[in-house]
Amino acid sequence: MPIVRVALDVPLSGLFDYSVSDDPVEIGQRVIVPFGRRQMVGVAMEITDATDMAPERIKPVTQVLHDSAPLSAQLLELLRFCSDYYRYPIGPTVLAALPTRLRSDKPLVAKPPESYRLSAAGSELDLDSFPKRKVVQRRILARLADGPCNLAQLKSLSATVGPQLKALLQDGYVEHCEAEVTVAEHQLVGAHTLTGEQQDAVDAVAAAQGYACFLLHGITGSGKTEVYVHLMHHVLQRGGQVLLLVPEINLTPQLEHYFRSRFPDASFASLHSGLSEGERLHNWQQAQSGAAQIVLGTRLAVFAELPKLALIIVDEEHDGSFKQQDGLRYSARDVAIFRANQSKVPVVLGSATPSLESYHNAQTGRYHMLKLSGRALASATLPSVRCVNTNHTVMHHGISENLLRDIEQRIARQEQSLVFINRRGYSPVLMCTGCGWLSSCKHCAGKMVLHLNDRRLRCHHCGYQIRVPHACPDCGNPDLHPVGSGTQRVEEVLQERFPDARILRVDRDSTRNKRAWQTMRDQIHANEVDILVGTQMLAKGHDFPALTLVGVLNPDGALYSSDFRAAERLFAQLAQVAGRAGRADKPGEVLIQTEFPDHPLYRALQQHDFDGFAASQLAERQMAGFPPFMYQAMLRAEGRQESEVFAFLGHARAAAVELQQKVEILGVVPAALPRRANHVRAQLLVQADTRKALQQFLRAWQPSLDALPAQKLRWSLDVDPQEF
DNA sequence: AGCACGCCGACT
DNA sequence: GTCGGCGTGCTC
Repeated sequence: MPIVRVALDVPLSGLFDYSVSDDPVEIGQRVIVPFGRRQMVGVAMEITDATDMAPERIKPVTQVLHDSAPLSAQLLELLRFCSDYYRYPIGPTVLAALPTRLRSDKPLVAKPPESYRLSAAGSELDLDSFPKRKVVQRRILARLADGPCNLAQLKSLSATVGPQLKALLQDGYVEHCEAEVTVAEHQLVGAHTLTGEQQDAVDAVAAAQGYACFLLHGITGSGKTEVYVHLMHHVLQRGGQVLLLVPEINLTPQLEHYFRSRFPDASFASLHSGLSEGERLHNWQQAQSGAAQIVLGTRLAVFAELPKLALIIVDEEHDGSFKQQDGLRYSARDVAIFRANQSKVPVVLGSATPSLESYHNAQTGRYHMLKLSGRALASATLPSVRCVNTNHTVMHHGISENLLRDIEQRIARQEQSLVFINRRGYSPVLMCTGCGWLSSCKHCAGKMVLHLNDRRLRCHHCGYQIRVPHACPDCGNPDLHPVGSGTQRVEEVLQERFPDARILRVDRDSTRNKRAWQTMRDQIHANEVDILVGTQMLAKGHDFPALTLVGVLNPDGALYSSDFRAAERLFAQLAQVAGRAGRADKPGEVLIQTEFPDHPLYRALQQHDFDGFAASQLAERQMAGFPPFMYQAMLRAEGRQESEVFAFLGHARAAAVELQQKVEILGVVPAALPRRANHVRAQLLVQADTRKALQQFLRAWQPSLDALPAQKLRWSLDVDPQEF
């Protein structure tokens, strides 16, 4: 009797064995099986005739589902790899990769036909004799007279196209037809001559035989997108599919629109969290059938089925949103690279400020470095970056007089200014106002973080702690201050100073509904705004032609953050906001308010010298033993009782030490946010100098972790963590 | 995760 | 006397 091993969405490791009766099961098919007292949907992962289970405990499969094509063996292998690498149970891993509709046991509603065409009656119909008042129906008929269309194309004719189409179907003028998978010639619209560097990049990727990883390092305005477009064109001409991954920014529809305009004949499928369940399923199936030639999506799209995959592009590869922060804690960028390798296709990582991991890999030859150092538009110039020393200038509630004067100038010239607030919550580090002493940890490269509740300084990296000193240990000055706190009231201060200026605040709250953000963008483009005040989200995405000044308020906190990646992120972020300023005819200016204008990070930024910055950061990382020279895994725990959380991590640590493997164990230490919503959080870091050593250790460690008593607390293992 | 069983407190 | 609290244990 054959046994099918099924992945189920339960937080238990391993697969579950069921017997199959007369209905044959194929690997990758969805099945309904009894589990405990309920029926669940699972995915058939293996078919064997051996089982470790007592035969009387094995129940039969209730039903094999045939309403969607099975998952390919290749995708299942990818999911298996992720489950193993990220130490997350296989069942939830597999089920999470499916659109929600495929996770429920309800039969799929018959999906709407792909395309519509005129019926015989419709073709013979004389439009002049058709009722004039049925405007939308007339438009549909006119459109279909030129050839078959899918629903998405028809929807552009009118918002009420749905019911009108239904009426035409009922009257027999229109009928369904199979979607045409056109692999015919593809038109690339608006292609202009590439620069030498762009052409070299396109040629290098196009020439790749099988797997190769390319880092496309191009400054803002160097034309990375044009390289993508040409590569996509190359793939489409050969009938392949392209997977384009983008960070989770509310930009996805705009990007899709842009690429659609460049490839009007190609079929697209987008996959991101903004889709309805129906759309999600439809687009997923379009990718699975190979009908979608370009699949554009956020990190979850890395698990889309792509039978004709020929190229993967990861845009803004340094962006933190490629890393999932719960459940299967995967990095979509890293999974994309594994997948490219598995599928034997090239992968392109694009960024103006690459992650140091990717940059290092490109320098050591694991990846191929492709540089775009010139601006594609000859007339465009890089913005000039200046620093204002906040200790040597008059400050008005966090805004320097220099910045206010510059804003005043822009208002007079009817240009726009952006005041950028770095609101990210960095943990406060203690600093001496006299000599600049910082609360560094004497055992490692990190800075010790101020804990006000028990007046102690703690290193979040190794756990070393001391009482808060009453005076500076270096110079004796008693005036010690925390650095890195946020700035409020910016909008009010600006309004007081410029009562007639039109100020717009753009942040998570003010753009909660998506219409609001669109309205704001329209206002900005119509030059109905003088000063923009905003956070992170303004750094990304759109160009504002009238914007010529960017003021950065309080970036210093990141320099002395306890997170060793903070400087890397700050550089990327500031380079990105700087890119918002200035256009061809109006050069942009960036003013950074800082206490440390001579800091190498700001120096590098002023000189637009990413390579220099990266070199110094990498040297520091190597000295301190941080990634990319080390591979890390973080065990986090959270619970009501502090003692329980620390006891759990203490036991986990003891179990780790007992394994006697080639890993370093750091902590137990409080998390960056030591308490949240009445829960205490702490963590334990493990690092090894090879990926393999870390993986080997984790595989041995996991069973001890699962066996530890962990009532009333939640814990998770994060492989290659991004945040501390 | 669900969903059972199971053993102790406050209510019709 | 029951209803229901959530601790413990199991699911192929």
